[in-house]
Amino acid sequence: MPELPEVEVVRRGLEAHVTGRPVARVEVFHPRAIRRHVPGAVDFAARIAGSTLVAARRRGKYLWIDLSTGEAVLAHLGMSGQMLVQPPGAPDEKHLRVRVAFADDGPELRFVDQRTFGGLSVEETVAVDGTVLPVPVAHIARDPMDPHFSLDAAVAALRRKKTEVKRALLDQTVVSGIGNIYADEALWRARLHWARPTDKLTKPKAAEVLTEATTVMADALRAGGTSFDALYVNINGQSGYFDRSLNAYGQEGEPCPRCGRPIRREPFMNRSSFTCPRCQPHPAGFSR
DNA sequence: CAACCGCCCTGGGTGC
DNA sequence: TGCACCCAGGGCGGTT
Repeated sequence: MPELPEVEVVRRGLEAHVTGRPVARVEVFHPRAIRRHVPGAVDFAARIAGSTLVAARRRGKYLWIDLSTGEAVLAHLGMSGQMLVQPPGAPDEKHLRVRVAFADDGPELRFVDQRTFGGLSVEETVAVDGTVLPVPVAHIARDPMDPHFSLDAAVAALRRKKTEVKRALLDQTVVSGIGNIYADEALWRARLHWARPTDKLTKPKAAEVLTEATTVMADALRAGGTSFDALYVNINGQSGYFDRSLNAYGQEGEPCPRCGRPIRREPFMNRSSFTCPRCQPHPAGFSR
């Protein structure tokens, strides 16, 4: 389940292994993988072939590669997307969706995605607030790893919302990069229940939960950032952090690391939220 | 306009 | 053993 830290690991791998290289050929094996590229597979391939990959960039969970043409290959990994760097001739993966072969005959870039929630597209770019972004990313807020990220701006955006705090944390126009896992971890660290109304959070409390989200993602990046080698750019949906250090997410019935009460699981937007019943009590009037 | 809901998709896991 | 069902997840389009 790639969230910001996992996507950043992939970005670093792409930066190291495919930037600066001239593309010879692009093959699309599944139309759904490029469904966001409206002109279709032939156009998708033609826009990339012959160009050189210039840089690998990221905002939140979006990842893109700048092309020498001025356009960008935009990628979202969804929940099962992988970017692999494989030698030409290596057996095709079962869920191989797109292959990018290079004119230098070096390793190929492969987009592999079992569940096809992810996908690729070629996009024009636009400058927003001094940063050049693919058009579909233009409306996404800066993420906490962004050098220009403003905590004050994120606090204000969060408190402007009239909704539950977890919904706001997952809203990529408030702050980007936070998914279900890191939202639950940040809320646990800040001792906030997910249903607390954003417009009643004090500024310090809003800043605390956002700061905790930043910290937990930085910890995860440190733990996961060492897990790829030269031929395996992807993190396989897992990081060392994911296995080891979660305090709340997925820990139903396990003792809260702070107080020992069993972590509870509650339905949230057709999925789950994990909280400590003592550290993260229900807000007044909560019923569900 | 902002909030919110349902849907997209697949395979691993579970219960009968 | 096999089958039906549940569940995971982010983003987007449609509705309220």
